[in-house]
Amino acid sequence: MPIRKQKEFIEAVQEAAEQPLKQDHLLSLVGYNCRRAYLTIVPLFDERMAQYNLKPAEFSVLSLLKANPNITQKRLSAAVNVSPPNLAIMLDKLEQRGLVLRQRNPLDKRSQTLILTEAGTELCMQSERTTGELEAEATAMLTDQERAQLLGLLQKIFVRE
Amino acid sequence: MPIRKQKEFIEAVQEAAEQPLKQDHLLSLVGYNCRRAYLTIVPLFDERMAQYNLKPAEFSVLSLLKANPNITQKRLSAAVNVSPPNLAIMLDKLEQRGLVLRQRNPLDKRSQTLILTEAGTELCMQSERTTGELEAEATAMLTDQERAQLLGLLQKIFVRE
DNA sequence: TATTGTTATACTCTATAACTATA
DNA sequence: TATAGTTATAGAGTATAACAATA
Repeated sequence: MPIRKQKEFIEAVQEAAEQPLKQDHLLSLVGYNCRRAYLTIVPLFDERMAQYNLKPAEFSVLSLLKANPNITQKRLSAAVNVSPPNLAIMLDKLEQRGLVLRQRNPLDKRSQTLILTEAGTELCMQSERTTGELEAEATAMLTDQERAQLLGLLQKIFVRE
Repeated sequence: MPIRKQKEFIEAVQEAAEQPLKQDHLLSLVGYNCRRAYLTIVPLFDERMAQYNLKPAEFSVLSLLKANPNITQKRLSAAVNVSPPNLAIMLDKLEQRGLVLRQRNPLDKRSQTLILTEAGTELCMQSERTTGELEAEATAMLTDQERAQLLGLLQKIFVRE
């Protein structure tokens, strides 16, 4: 590299090191911002939910089954965005842990209906309490009104009519 | 199963099949809503950005390098939430494609500074235009004011002071 | 001794194809 | 023939440990 270019390069590197990070375009994208916000909440989720040995997707399944007893795996699969093969494996584990019960659907023996066991219901109630608390902490910088507004705006994006 | 229980079960399954899905608790969680909104935008991103052969993380890197020429891998790694080992591999690919240039930092030869090549800059400009368009479509149900509000609320969650 | 970046590797998550049993 | 669920497997994404070069 010629000396003149070299000098310019050093100055540019120095300049770059001193500048705060610019990310105007990325910060204008809803998708990027959703991901960033999600990624700040997840570690707290993992930390607080470790006591129940529940991952985010597993918690979603339990919460959905508590609110919708006897739904089929098909509907559950669509609701939690977990493909049937992966859901089957997750349900195997939850069933082995005695949290979930699979029953043949008497109205259509191809499908299976799902309910929480008593232990599953209890664990779900505890973990819903914990998620409520952890969420409140993770979004403590928002007023109740802002938080409600945020939920409403996000749901406009993904709730189907 | 006794006949009486069996009859109750069939009724419960029928009832469940007719009910709309209840997901009150999940919909009250910011983290869950962020993820759901993100997951509705990503497929459109993948579809529109396939022409550039850019994944979300790769696009973030290009956009950040365009706005912050000559920053180090260390800072970039922190900014895009990609661990140094994984960033190294991603940069190998981007460098092989002639989009990015790595240079030893003359001020500290442990680190490397990064800039976009001319081709990288051009691809970044095109893809930023595309992301802008795709985002507008994915969030077309929001008014401009709502969209700005949403970005502001999300950033309150993850922007560090 | 600490830091930047790399290599190798493993683990989790997600996606796909082929199979079964029912309809 | 089509559908619900399963099995097996592969791929993408992410995380960790150990190393080389430099400070």
